[in-house]
Amino acid sequence: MKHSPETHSFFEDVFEVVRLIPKGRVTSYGAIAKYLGSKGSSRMVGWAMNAAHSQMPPVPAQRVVNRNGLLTGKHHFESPTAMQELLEAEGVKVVKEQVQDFKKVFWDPSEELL
DNA sequence: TTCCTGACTCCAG
DNA sequence: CCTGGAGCCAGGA
Repeated sequence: MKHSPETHSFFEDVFEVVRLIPKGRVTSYGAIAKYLGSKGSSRMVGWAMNAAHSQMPPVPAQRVVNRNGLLTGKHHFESPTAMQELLEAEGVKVVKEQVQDFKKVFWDPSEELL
């Protein structure tokens, strides 16, 4: 980032929204991107998650999955099972990288966060 | 500087 | 049902 001060805000906003996800709930990259006004930038949300691990306070990146409730980002955690274990510890059931009852635990910032 | 990649999603065929 | 292409944009080579 050479001349984009707004980029910093985008990443910061992503972290902030992710930290607002209630325990036991999950959301999607696209939902966050949409809430932040960059509808087509769902990939950037995932990109931001790459830096999430070093953020303070910690960012619960395990609560962000893709639009199908699939744990596509699990390989970016310390271990391949870390993401699933973290979610299950919060009450979210996961079977084979797929969040169960995804529709019920889904948390949309555009609707819930006003 | 250009080119390529990626924790995504939508739409067409 | 499955596959491919386009849009998106920050960073590294």
